[in-house]
Amino acid sequence: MEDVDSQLAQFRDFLSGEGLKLTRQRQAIAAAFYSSGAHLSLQELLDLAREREPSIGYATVYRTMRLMTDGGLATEHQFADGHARFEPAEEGEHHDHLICVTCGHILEFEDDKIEAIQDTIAAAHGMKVQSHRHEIYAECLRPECERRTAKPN
Amino acid sequence: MEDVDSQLAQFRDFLSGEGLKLTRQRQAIAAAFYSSGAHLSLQELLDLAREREPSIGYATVYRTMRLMTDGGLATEHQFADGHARFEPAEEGEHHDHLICVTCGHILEFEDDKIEAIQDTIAAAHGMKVQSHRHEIYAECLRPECERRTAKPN
DNA sequence: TTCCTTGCAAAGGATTTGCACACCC
DNA sequence: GGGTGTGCAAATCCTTTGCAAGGAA
Repeated sequence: MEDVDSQLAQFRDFLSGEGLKLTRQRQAIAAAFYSSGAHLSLQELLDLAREREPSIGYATVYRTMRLMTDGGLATEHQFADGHARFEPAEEGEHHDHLICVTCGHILEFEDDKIEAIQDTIAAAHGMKVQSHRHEIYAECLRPECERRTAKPN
Repeated sequence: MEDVDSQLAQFRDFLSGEGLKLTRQRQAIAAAFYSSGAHLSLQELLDLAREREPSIGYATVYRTMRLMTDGGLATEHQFADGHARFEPAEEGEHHDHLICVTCGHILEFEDDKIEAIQDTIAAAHGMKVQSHRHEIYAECLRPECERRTAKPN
């Protein structure tokens, strides 16, 4: 886990390495993306980025996140809520997600045994694992969770 | 695994039990659904159903599959291709999916060890598993697969 | 006859893209 | 200055719904 500043520096290096420009919009979006530890949707990123650059449009967030995803700086996930969510990609790191069905909070987990079993299952069918998606939807039993339940809708 | 006729009979029983009508359209859709062993999308179900009842509309397939899903006769999945796919639901049965990235063919798998580990992971976070989604995307190494690759697009 | 069903077409909701203008480098 | 980047609006893509006409029971 790196600090936000070095992540932003990485983003700038990525842009200049690709001959792309560092605009106010891209800075605002990247700052929002790296500052929040959460798995944000495009709309949430837009809302956060607008706190710094009010005129930013949805399409710019969309294109910036695509840029980062293609460039390997971000990873995109489609959870059960049906829209894309992004998280910073970390070199050589892999994890899956544990999602609270009550408050929507997303935790990460990693389990070597599961990974190994997946390889075995695929091999049994003459296949080689390329990627996978594994999400556990669970109910949080702790009281803190219930409090977070208070949603607008 | 039951034969198609008894599955269709189950569907008819379900309809009459709910006070719903058995229309030509519903018969055609259910027949298409149960006859194909695959995980079909709404469009694919529509195409198949139209072979029997050419005038069927997309909305009817949508509503029929919703009916079956709500009634517990079908299960809906959202795989990486982004649209809903359906499979017959079997009593008390659970499985996950192994998907070939080359031809898109979907196999089913089930692993008690993985299920158990999931419970452990959730418990470690004070959570109780409610459901999960686990898809393995793999490359088929057998030549038969490549042949199936010849897609229209 | 009664109400459930259907097909069409339009509404949603999220994601993508075209285009003229704005702005980094 | 030149070519990239942006914002808006419109186009997609799939899903969902409203409504008048059709059809099972």
